[in-house]
Amino acid sequence: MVEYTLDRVFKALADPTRRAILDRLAAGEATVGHLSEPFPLTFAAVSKHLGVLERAGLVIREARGRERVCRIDPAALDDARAWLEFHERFWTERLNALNALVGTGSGKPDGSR
Amino acid sequence: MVEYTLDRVFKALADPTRRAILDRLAAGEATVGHLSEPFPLTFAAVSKHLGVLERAGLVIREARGRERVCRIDPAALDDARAWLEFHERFWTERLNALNALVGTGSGKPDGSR
DNA sequence: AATTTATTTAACTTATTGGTTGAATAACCT
DNA sequence: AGGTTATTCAACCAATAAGTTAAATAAATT
Repeated sequence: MVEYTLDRVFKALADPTRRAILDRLAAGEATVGHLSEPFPLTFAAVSKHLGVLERAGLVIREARGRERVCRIDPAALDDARAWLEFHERFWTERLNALNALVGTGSGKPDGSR
Repeated sequence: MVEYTLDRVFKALADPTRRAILDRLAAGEATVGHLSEPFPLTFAAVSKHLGVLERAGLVIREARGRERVCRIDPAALDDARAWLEFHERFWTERLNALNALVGTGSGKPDGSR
């Protein structure tokens, strides 16, 4: 369940345009038109990027009159951060333990080399 | 500089096979062959995934005899975590502030609607 | 030296992505 | 009703990604 949610969130964050859109949305909600202004892209391209962000659960697009107002939904972001934070801590811990054992501690105590 | 590093790290993390490989490597270093065992994939496919992880700076592959031993490099992971943590905190803060203002705070005080 | 074992590289296929343009939809303004 | 404005949808294109198989490289074993 969280499985492919992570796929979508990380994939959404892997594009600099989408990260820039998220940064912009951090300053407050904005319409699609407003959001596409700073980019050398068509309206449609930005709309697609927003679709990706929306499907990843990072952004909510709400119809208001003839425009769509977008805003950040930080819940999905939290999934990704939680994954990274847990793994980073875990891995760093493991690596420290391994380094403390001269650096070859593959767990197999065969003593060779 | 950090710019496309983030692209590569997030893209690398967007694939469940690659996340599984990283999880496996957290238990200690392993050869490519050893790593590909649990996956219904060819050797070559896993080797490619390791290439992606390596170019993202997440994994180091070191030749040892005729095999390649892989291990995690948590430095790049830290870049991603730092990005997410900063943004999450920032966004959540912003959202809380906005919510406190009834929810329409676009920053433009034109008073319409 | 010949063979096996571990891994990568190359060539190829199929699917997905990021972009375009142009038509479609729907709301607002005369 | 007719025209403009905001946005999406559909069709298309080029580039990338994820997988395959088969050949290439290089170390270990016999």
